[in-house]
Parts: sequence; structure tokens; C-alpha cells
Amino acid sequence: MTKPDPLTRREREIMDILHRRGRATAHEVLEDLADPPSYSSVRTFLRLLEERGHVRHEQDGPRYVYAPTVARRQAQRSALAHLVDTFFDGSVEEVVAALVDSPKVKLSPDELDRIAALVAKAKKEGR
Amino acid sequence: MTKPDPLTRREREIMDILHRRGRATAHEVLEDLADPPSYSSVRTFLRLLEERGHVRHEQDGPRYVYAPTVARRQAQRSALAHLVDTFFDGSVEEVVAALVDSPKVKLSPDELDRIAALVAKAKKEGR
DNA sequence: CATCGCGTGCTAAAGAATTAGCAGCGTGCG
DNA sequence: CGCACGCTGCTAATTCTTTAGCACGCGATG
Repeated sequence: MTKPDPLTRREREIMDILHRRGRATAHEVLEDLADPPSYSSVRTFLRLLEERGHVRHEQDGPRYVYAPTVARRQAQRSALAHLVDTFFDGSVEEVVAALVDSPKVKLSPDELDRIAALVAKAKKEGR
Repeated sequence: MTKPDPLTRREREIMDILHRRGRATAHEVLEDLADPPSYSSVRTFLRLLEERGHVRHEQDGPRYVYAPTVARRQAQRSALAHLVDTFFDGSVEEVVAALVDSPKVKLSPDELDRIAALVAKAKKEGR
């Protein structure tokens, strides 16, 4: 296990953007920031995040493209674990309940079918 | 809509604790903090969080008991919305998939049944 | 080939977060 | 009573974030 190395406010914002987009240039990150600082500042953050291992870059022609170092699956899992623990008292069932009757998200019958299939599969596999 | 009023690192930690516990005294918050500062600091945070409307307190005998101002349901929903958007590209289906085959969480057949029932109900209700 | 545009790293100033200390107030108890 | 204890609010110092500026390099273009 690595140490927590907690993220600051801006760092979290930037990491969220990178998770959302998968990969992004400094310019793209800047675009997505709600309350944007200078381009220069964004670059500084990306550099520092990289130094601390949260992010890596690839060179794409003349510029850097940044991406989270943590694999998407893993990031999803730990975010989910934290959410379940913090807001749902550890109950996966309640999370599904909240997802399924959230007024924000509309689920198509198709999607509900696919979700039902996932659950059925999980049961079959004895998890 | 109110403005975001973003939380700092410590503030978020403390809010998470309050969400987890529902309600807590300054001492209890202190206990749960990973890298605890002084008791005095925790009280300061709680006071400031209250001033900004994130938290309210009740007097319980000689001491204050703090709780999030936002209703649990609402907190759950906005946390979920953020998670779905940030890590799952808006796909509820993928969230359920991740929940259901997470290696961390073991789901009993009973729980899976109840989850299946929730999904079925949602479909029936045409959401 | 000079100059301009656009990228990078680094650094230091400004500002915000974080911390702990101090003073006051009420309650219980010897 | 008067002292000790445990709580509160407030304040000021320190530390960490956050910001933008500056210097340099490379490649395209007139």
C-alpha cells in the first residue's frame, strides 16, 4: 500500500477531469475547470501531480498529454468503495436502490434489462 | 442554485466522517481522523463549517453534536451523480456492473435477490 | 536565417488553509 | 463557596496552496 497522499482542492478537480476525459492536455484541463486559473498554473499542477505519481504524460507531437496513472477499473473501484462506505453505510443494495430511482438519471427499459442480467449473472456465479 | 463553496481537504475529511456517522461530537470526529490535529482545530473546523451552512449542531447536555445539514438522501444522490459522471462516463449500467463484481464486496444471494427486485420494480414503473 | 508562436520547467510572491493557544462560561463537588 | 473540569468562541502564527511570471527550446514560416 502506498501512503494516502491526499489531494488538495485544485488537484482533485484536475484529477476528476482527467478521469472523466481519460486523457487531456493542459489546455483541455483548463477548459474544463469551473473557475479557471492561468494556463501556467494548470501546467504547474500537472507537473506536480506527475512528480507525486498521480499522473503520467505522453508526448503527442509538441505537447504533453496527461492521464491518471491508476487504471480506470481500479479508480472506479476505489471511488465506489469510498462512496458506499461514506454515504451508504456499506450497503450495496442501497446504492442500487438510489441509482434506480434517482430522479436525475433516466434508465431505458433496455438498460434496466441489461442491469437485471448483470445481477442474475452474479447470482449464478455465486458471488 | 447556490454556489459550490468547495471544501478543503480537512473539511472534506470531516464532512465524510459526519456523513458516515450521521452525527458526531468534536471528540468523535477527532477519533476518526486519520492524521489527527488537536481537538481545538477540529472544533474550529466544525464551527466554520457550520458558519458556512454545511453542518448544524444540537446541544446535547454540555456539548455540541454536529450533523450535516443536507439530508442523507440528497447527499447520497449528489455523491452518486458525481461518481457516475466522473468515473463511469454517465453509465449507471457500468456502476452496477462494478458493484456486482467487485472483489471487495461480497453479496449474498439474498441481497442479489433484493437488488434484482429493485430493478424489476423500476422497470415496471417505467422509469 | 531571424522571428514568432507555442510548448516546457522552475521559482517566488500572494493568498488560503490549518493549526494551536487563550479566555470565558457553566456545572458539579469537596 | 471556590476550585477543577470540560466545554465553547475567537485570534494569530505557521504552513501549505495556489497563482502567475520568467527563461529557455523547438519548429514553422516569411
